[in-house]
Amino acid sequence: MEPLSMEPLSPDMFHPACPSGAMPIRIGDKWAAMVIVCLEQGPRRFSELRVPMHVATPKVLTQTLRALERDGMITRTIHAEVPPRVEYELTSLGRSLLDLIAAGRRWADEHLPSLLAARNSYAERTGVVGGGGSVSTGP
Amino acid sequence: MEPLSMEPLSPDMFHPACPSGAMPIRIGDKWAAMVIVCLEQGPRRFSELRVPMHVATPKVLTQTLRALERDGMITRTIHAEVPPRVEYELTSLGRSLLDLIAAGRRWADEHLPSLLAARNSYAERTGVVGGGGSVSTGP
DNA sequence: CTGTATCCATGCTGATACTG
DNA sequence: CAGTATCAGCATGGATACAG
Repeated sequence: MEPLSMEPLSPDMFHPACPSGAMPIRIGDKWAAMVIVCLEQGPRRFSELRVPMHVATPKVLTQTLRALERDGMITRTIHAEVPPRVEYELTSLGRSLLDLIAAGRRWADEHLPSLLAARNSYAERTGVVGGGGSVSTGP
Repeated sequence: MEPLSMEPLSPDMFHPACPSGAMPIRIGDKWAAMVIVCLEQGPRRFSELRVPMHVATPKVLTQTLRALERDGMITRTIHAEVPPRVEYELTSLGRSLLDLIAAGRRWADEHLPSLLAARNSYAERTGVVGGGGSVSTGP
């Protein structure tokens, strides 16, 4: 099912402003969607995931992984070796979210500029820079 | 574009556990998706929206409406009458989220039971009832 | 009717440091 | 390598009461 060779994850796979508290669409908690996307091509190790998600601390990454595991989205496999190796992999339930994530990305590509324009316009009318409400700028 | 007559919104339009901090999919802030669904058939007044969303305080409802207005999802129209009347209506940008919301609902119908099963199984294995991670029960 | 004001509880998130 | 522990900060969300 996977490509012949699995590419390493790029450090700049995600835009620095992703997630920026911006996108009106959220899958799971703040980092869950990014993890799911990272696992799309096949199983990954903790340290592999840290590369594209270097803006998240290990604690936060662990929390995200545990929540996803608890909800049946990913599996966690410990290989009893030295050095220790742990692999995370999407379940079919986890894969079922990929379509939704793709739909969210498509919405953002198409409509996020309109949203940002509305926000700027509103800020001018009210003179307020406005905190983060429900949506904002995305990658 | 609207039906010939617009039905009043039902007080039990939403399941009491909606949103229960459960659903893995969130549109905007906690209440935004519910407001958007309420406005699907046409403009509604503040007090109309309070009926199905009686679990949210007026402050929270106002916050949600303001955020949606700021982001260009809805318009707010004040009718200078006595008694005062204010109507909220979806913009085309707001309507663009309806498809996404529908997709989220379909996902929940199809996969939420699996998620809850996984969560129960995990709770048994670990003996922990586990707080709200990223997902949970939905309407 | 349509909101505002104030105060408070919670929880997510993060920085920093340490361990099997 | 793969986490865990501890502490702290800020935003969100909510109860209650009041106002234009």
